[in-house]
Amino acid sequence: MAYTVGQVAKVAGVTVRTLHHYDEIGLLSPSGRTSAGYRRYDDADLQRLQLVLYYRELGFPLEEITAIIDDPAADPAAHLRRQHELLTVRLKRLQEMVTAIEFAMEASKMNIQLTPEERFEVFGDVDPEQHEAEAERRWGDTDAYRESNRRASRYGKDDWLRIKAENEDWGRRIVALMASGAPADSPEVMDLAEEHRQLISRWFYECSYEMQTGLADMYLADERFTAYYENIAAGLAAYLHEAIHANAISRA
Amino acid sequence: MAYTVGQVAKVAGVTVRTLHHYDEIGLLSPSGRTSAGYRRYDDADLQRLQLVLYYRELGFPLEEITAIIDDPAADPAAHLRRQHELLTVRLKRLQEMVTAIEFAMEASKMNIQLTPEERFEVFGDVDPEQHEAEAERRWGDTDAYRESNRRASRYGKDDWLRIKAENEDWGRRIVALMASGAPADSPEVMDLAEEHRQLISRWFYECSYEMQTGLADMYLADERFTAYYENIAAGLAAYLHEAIHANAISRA
DNA sequence: CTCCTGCCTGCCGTTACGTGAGAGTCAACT
DNA sequence: AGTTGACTCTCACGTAACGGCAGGCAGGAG
Repeated sequence: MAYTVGQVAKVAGVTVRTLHHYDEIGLLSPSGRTSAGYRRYDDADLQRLQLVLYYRELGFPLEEITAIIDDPAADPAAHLRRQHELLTVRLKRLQEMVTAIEFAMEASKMNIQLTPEERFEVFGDVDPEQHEAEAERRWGDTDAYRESNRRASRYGKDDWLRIKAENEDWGRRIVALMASGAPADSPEVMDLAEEHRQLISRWFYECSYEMQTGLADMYLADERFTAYYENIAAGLAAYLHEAIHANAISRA
Repeated sequence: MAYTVGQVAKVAGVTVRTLHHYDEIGLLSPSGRTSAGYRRYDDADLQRLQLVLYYRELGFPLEEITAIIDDPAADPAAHLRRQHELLTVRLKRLQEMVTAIEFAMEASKMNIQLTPEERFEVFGDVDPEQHEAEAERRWGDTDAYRESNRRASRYGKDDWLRIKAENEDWGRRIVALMASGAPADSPEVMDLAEEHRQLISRWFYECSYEMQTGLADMYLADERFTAYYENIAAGLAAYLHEAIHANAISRA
């Protein structure tokens, strides 16, 4: 069977230009042309294209793909291993960034000031030599920084009042429950943990159970977040932490 | 305080060329120049650069960063939320790819033939209309495909003999244990599960406990892998599955 | 005065294509 | 047969975010 560029493009989910490009660089030249100069692809070409797209999706540069496919002595398994490593690294990096961004969102929600160090935390590869005490102070909290942070919360006034009200209402109820001696894994407290999650989801960002337990851990691990809750009521940070975990487990 | 390009580049971990570029496109122009035309950056410039690098690391294009930073009405929280979504999507995609590549590695290790559909599995966004039954058959297993698959395992002959020997030895021992009635979570069997993991790590790819339990699940979920083990001994797939999980838990 | 290092501006190169421009081709419909 | 509309061809420049080099000043040390 023979196919035109357009047909190949459609079935493979790429553009015609992409096929032209692959022809130009010799990565995938059609096996023939019509008398009018139209490219004709056959099944073997499609096979090769499939391979090309496979490696491309895995993040190999086209030049390398050419080498991999054309060199019969090349070791595909070794490439897979290498690519696996690369992917794993990228995955880890992305995970860190997601965590960092969640941290930033939560902090801005609570109006907690991030240190410049933390704002740089998202960069995994901070050269320690470049970040000596002297250099760090340069990134300190100037007016410009504080202002940009103040802007970080930009709901309408009414929104903020509602958020505050809902939040305080929630706070009163959980403090009351804690004072009454209700265990953190009792249904009522777990309901409030669930409400905590939904409050975040509604006003700030979609918060899964996994993310919420991450936040709960952070409430204990980071003293500034601990202080925020301890300030409301002594022991609340740990209490909420336990309730969130219990709730997440029971809903799983 | 004023800094030269070189100093800024050093402390911020970027190249001088990058700063030139940011100046060119108006993303970050130094607040002044010396009489000789040298760029002079002050603390406010550094603040801005920090912000730029922050957003850059989060994957924003430079043009968008310019807009975000320069527009005082822009909502940083909204940007963070949006970026969080983007990151989450990319993360999920990467995770799928890692899984797919592990699947491919495991398959090539066992000399199991992947269907062309599975090889395309790594592409998350297959348009169903593009992949009708007719189109799918086009990607069928031709000679070229099978040959490329045969090449997928390229150890030296001696290596393969050793791998095979080790593998068969391991197989004999676990079959013997199973036949003796040893429970899958007994120490000896778990030791063999551990050996299974180290065998993979030594010959194929670094295999964590998490990955190994993933493989174990696959041994039950995918009938071709199940068949591979059931072929060795009836019940071995489930037995190994349990042993791997037990071992992973006990080592955690 | 010379040397070395740092800085300047231009400008071409890179990756994997996107996006036309201008012209020829194919199949169908009138 | 003519025309239309969809498809194809080959240039060839544009994109993002810089890398890297050339050729030429600037500034401080010896």
